[in-house]
Amino acid sequence: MTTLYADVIVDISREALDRPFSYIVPEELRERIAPGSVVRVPFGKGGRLIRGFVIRLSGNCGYEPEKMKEIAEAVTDDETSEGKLIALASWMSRTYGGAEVLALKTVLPAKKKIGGHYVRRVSLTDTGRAREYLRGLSPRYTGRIRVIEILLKAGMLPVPELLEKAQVSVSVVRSLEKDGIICILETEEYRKVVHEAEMLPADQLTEEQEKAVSYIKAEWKGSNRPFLLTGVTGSGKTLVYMEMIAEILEEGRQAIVLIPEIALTRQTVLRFVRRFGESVSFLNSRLSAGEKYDQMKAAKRGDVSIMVGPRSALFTPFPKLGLIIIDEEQEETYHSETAPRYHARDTAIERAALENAHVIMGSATPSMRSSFCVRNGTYAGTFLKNRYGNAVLPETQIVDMRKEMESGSRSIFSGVLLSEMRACLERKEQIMLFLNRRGYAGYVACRSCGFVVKCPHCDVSLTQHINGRLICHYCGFEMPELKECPECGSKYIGGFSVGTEQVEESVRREFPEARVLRMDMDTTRGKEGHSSILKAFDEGRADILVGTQMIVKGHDFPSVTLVGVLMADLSLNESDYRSAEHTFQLITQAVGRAGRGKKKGKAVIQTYHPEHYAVQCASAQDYEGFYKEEIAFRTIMDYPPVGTLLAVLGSSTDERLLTTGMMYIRKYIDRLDPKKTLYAIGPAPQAVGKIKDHFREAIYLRSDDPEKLIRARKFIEEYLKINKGFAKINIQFDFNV
DNA sequence: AGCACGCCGACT
DNA sequence: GTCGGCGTGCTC
Repeated sequence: MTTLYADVIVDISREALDRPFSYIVPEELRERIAPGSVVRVPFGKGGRLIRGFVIRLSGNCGYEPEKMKEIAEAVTDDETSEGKLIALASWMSRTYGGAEVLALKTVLPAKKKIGGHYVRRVSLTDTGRAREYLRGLSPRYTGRIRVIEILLKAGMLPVPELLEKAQVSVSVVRSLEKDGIICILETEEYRKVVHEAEMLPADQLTEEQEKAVSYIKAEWKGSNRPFLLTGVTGSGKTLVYMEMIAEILEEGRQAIVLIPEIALTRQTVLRFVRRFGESVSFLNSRLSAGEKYDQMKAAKRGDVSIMVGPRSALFTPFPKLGLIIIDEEQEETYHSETAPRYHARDTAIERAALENAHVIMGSATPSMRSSFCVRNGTYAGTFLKNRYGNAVLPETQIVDMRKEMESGSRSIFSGVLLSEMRACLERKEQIMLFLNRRGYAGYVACRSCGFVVKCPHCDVSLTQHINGRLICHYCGFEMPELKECPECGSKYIGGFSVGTEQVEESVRREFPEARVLRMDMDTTRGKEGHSSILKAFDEGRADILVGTQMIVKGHDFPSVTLVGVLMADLSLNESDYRSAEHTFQLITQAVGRAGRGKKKGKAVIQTYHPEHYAVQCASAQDYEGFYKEEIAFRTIMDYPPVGTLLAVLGSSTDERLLTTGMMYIRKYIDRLDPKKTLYAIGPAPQAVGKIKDHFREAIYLRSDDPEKLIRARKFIEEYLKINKGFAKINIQFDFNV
């Protein structure tokens, strides 16, 4: 029998040890060791036994065999929360590609680099004994003397600070610890991120919510498929989530609640804290590494049982995970833009399967993928069709902007919207104006020759700001206003299209007495800018809020009764097969912002494509209708979720190298797949062909069999490894998005 | 993290 | 010369 080897990550939090070590798997342990197993291995001189995690098994070793040690034992106690996460990491790298170590770092984030942030403090065990020890100490122990003297004066000090002050290395501290003179305390008081809030009794469920709850419970008794809860905006999905969480907590298990980062506000977390008290914790990008680590550690020790957070909260090491909730499951932030390019939805489903936990996804506008899975029986699902309380869905009106143009109006507001705004202001109610743009301002073009001013480093047009300066929103490049066209010399060069700044300007012109707030990248740059604007609007310190996507996601403003959607169809122009899906979702969400309180709301949708099904269905809040139209299109084109898609994304600062490299990959694919079953397209420039001087190209592969694409990706990865020419090109894979 | 090796100052 | 603290480097 051939020898079996295992790559093991050792459980010591040190940057230098953050890599796999190879061990021999002894004959008698073969049955019990697999990727994800927790083992004990001899490590270092003296072969002291430490904990480790098996990340991979293989038949041949990449290390001198004579230096290799054997795994001592397999651990089968209950401390396997990491073990399961390692297994998850291995699934991620198999499914999404990329280095295994990267997947591991994503899954076990807290282990690394913490040394610096994590505070360990030193103090004297007993000052009297220390003085005595000091007196009896030979004066040659210079380091020890300095340390004790400093500690006598200061009392307690963090280790790094002490080392700095006493000018000694750790070995001095260690020998003093061995002699029992000092002790090192790992400060276990967590930096609490959730402070006490008044706990409130659970809200009464409506009949409809009650039905959803019993439907989910029934599903859990049987096959335990992932569950999709489709509920119109304001139908109270969160209440259903909380009911299911309570159920899980009762069983002594824990729950993770994933929320898009943008919706992760104080109010969201507070809702959970009010119901579940101090067992709730949360993560967000503003927490320091140390704070994040503390939250993870608290979860591991069972001090909290609910973790609310963005994508990364999925990897909370709960001892007995029972439920993962994914709110607004269609959000693109659940898809990681860096390797490993995992999707939190599918990864959550995999983690739940590994840990025997449940998954509930919720959305007002589910992704095509999830709806598709409900229809083919992979997921279970149900609907919430009514708004919570007495709120009714807003009345909507579609305005054809082409007709406005024909009637000679040049305003960015239609006549209908203007009169609605006027009426709303008179009633002293609030208005939201949603501009369907990713960018934030207009581009600048020459009206004579059509020349468009572009960023010299990125393949995007520059946007003009109120002060006239032209700015690139990808890299921050800036240049002064142009007085004439650099191509043809014409003086007729200027800003086209509309940005939030221009909308704000127009509002001020039309309604000088109204108080306007604008929310975009420029006004929210400060740390708290985002939430302070929302807070001001919520407290009624403004009448009108102008903004892009960020104002329609997850914020509840009860006194908004009018929503204006400007350029509703702009996202239809995205060069992406999902443009209709995105447009439908954005308009639906925007419309849903109106009339969340006691008063009825109204939404005005301004568009150049009033007949498009995305606009029509969003206006009617008709998800079913949209799904039918869209799935027909996907089926004809064999796009996801019907077919499977693999994107090979290349980027490099050297354009020619990139082009030839991508051509070689394409040729290799054609050799792999002579019968052309993969429908390769490209290479072609990506939607944004250049960012920060990195050129970007893509090849797309389509197939009805996902396994085929995973195999193809493996072959391409091998090909890239063997050929040195690809060293200067960065290649990443994107699966099914 | 913790063990061993080797440098260099201090003391016999 | 020798002893031993203390810094450094390595761990499959």
